[in-house]
Amino acid sequence: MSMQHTASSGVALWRLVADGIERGIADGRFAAGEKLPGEVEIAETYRVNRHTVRRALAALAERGLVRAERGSGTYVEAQRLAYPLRSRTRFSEIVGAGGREPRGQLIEASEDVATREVARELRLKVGAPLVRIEAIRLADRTPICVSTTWLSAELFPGAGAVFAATRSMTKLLAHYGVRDYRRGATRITAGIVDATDATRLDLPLGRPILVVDATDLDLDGKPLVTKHSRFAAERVEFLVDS
Amino acid sequence: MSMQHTASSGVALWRLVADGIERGIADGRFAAGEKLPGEVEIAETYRVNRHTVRRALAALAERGLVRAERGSGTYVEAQRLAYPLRSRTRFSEIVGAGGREPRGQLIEASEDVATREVARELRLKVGAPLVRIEAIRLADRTPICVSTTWLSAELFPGAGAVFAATRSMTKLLAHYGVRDYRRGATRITAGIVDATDATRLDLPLGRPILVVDATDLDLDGKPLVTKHSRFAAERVEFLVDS
DNA sequence: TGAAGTTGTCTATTATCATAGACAACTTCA
DNA sequence: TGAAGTTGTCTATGATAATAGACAACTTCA
Repeated sequence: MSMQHTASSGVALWRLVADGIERGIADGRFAAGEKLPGEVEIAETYRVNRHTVRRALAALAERGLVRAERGSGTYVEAQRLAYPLRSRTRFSEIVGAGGREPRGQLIEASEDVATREVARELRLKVGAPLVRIEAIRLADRTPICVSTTWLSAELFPGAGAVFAATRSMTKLLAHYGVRDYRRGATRITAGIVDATDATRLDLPLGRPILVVDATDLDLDGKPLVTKHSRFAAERVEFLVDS
Repeated sequence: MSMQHTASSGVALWRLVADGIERGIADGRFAAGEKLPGEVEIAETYRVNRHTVRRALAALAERGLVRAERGSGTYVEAQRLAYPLRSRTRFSEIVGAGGREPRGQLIEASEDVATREVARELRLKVGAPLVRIEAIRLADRTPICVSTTWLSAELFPGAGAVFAATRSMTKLLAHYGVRDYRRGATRITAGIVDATDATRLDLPLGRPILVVDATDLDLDGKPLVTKHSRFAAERVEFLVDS
């Protein structure tokens, strides 16, 4: 008795089960920290063998969405980092508010010159000298996003070294006398992670990312830094007040 | 030497190839009637065995999207029915313009009472008597859509029998003295075909459908009939003038 | 303590997926 | 007519996918 599955649709059964469970997590039917139904019960609801369910759960576990505890059950790990998009969002505060430990890490700091896009954002001339900082931000050792940040090399000389020491953009700006700043226009798109970012974010290839382009302004509205950030979509959710 | 494919994503390789080709047909890279690249060439572009390509093409052929001719090549069958959404669209004219033979077929006509939604559309009271007509429309024996149509039983007594005889909504209305009518507001959404519609549309389960809710008005703007239609998404494309 | 329920692991079987090579049958075109 | 290019069919092999059953290891709770 067998038959792989009814439709032979070219999509593996375990994938359908995994997608179904993930949808359940995403839409809140299974809350974070909560116990999933037992493997046998899931198998019954999907009318599928228990081993098929295990395959699905293994895929979800590998992505960090669930965690199995022998003898007890399988629990929703989810806990997407809620990331409010307001004018004064600070990464460290967001992560800290979730009871997790924020960390920044410098990948590379280098000299660069302004492209047309960056020049427009920072109100500089094309070709103006810049400091480019490639950094990664983590919550509890889980990479959340990688960012490319540009600052004017004239306004912030040696910014790369300062960031390497402070590991914080807020502290970097404070070092140059910027007391406070706010978020300017923010553009959000989505894409697929490239090989470089995949390694940095510890993501398998082909995963979706959220791409955020934003410029921070001082209180007079003068542009300070502009950023191009790539978030692991499965680890964050952006909250926009309406 | 093997390895099924790199990612083991739970999606069969032939499915990816089939989807790729279908996208090519949908976006016009492969025009209707045109010859596809040879199986060997497709296999090379997707870096896949020729047999895998054949599996993909077989799936597309079964859905009527392509047709293989031995010794010659594989040709795009596609020919989605172009369905302009204007205020005076008549199904028969649309199908006829494509050189195909329009046909309507009554599935069931019954008495019904107005739900809140239908009552609002037809400007009747909730619970008002209706005639409900379940019908299917075909082009050259290919089912295009199934529609549920509601008419006021007071304005159109015995409408079910008239539709069964004429198989045309336009002729039905003419029978009651309606010379001309036009399309009112039209709402379009998409969904997945249910079991009943799948049988009627000769579609495999899980296929996408276009769901159209529309109300036809007479020339004074008085509502005549309201329809809930489900189109086989792969067989039509709606054209909206801008 | 013990029973019930849970996840983890093992063996086994069948069907599907993907690859590989070879050749037949057919069409096109010089 | 013949060569080149195309789809169709056959055999073969190994990796996955899905099912089935059994039992171990562990947790929870009465």
